[in-house]
Amino acid sequence: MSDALSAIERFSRYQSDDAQSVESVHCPVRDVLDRIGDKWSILMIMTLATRPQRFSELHRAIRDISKRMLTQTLRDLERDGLITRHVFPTKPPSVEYCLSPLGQSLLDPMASLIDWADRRYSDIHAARVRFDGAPCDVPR
Amino acid sequence: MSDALSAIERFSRYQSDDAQSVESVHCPVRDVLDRIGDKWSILMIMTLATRPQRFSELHRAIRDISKRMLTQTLRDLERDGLITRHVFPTKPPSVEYCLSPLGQSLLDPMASLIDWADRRYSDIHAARVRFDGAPCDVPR
DNA sequence: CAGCATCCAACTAGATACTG
DNA sequence: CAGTATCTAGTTGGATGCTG
Repeated sequence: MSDALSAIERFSRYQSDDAQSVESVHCPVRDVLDRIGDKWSILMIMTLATRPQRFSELHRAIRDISKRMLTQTLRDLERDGLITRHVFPTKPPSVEYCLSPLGQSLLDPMASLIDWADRRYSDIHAARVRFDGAPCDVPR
Repeated sequence: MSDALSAIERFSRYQSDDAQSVESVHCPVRDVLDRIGDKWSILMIMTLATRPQRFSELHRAIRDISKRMLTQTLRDLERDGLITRHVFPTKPPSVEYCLSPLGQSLLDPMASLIDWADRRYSDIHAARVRFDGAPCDVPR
């Protein structure tokens, strides 16, 4: 893995040039964040990381997702090549979703983020309490 | 850094138990994603990673953010302890924003994600073209 | 079983105007 | 300079009902 600063520079490239009017020049990072930043994608990838699963298995695993969002999230992830969809021509139909190699390659970077979240959450929570408790030490 | 699978297990914990009605039990990962998944936070952190900067410097660096969102993003990041805010009592006022140690500790995990995005973007783009081009090879 | 279609409430964020 | 306030368009996602 390359270091943080060079990654920052690559990220900043897409912001520094005049990509204001040209919407076609799209920042990859923005793109990835839009995908994994939504409500269910990461949880879906994480759930599929353990093993391939069928539609209703996923629905049981992520109990508070609606069928609408389950379908849509799966479709978006499939479109981006992160998961594959295989239909078994049984009756009633059965569809299995599976993490693709591309999707698996996302597991490591995501794990490092999850790891950070887990370890630093108490710090964040403490900061919030501090901030909410003393909102006006310095005039704003 | 711990491996991906154990991170997945920790993440899944928060989903598997009956946290449906109890909204107070909050998943740290969800929390972090809500912060860095929004439109400007990562870009803000990345911009501040190079050096501390003032309000209008940030506005110039991120040219297509509105003042409203600039203020709000900075406030949210400050609340979570990721950045610090220092007011210089000059006239007119001058305010400097700076990445905190906690915020700096986020740079590495974020860099690994950015790195992934940068390297795999061509794969994702190709997958999209394939998906959009051949939407109905298999009946859906 | 594995979806799709429709409607709608809530939230996000841009535009604009004003302030100490 | 560094914000705040208000209004509004656009987006997200939940609820519900229907289908091969």
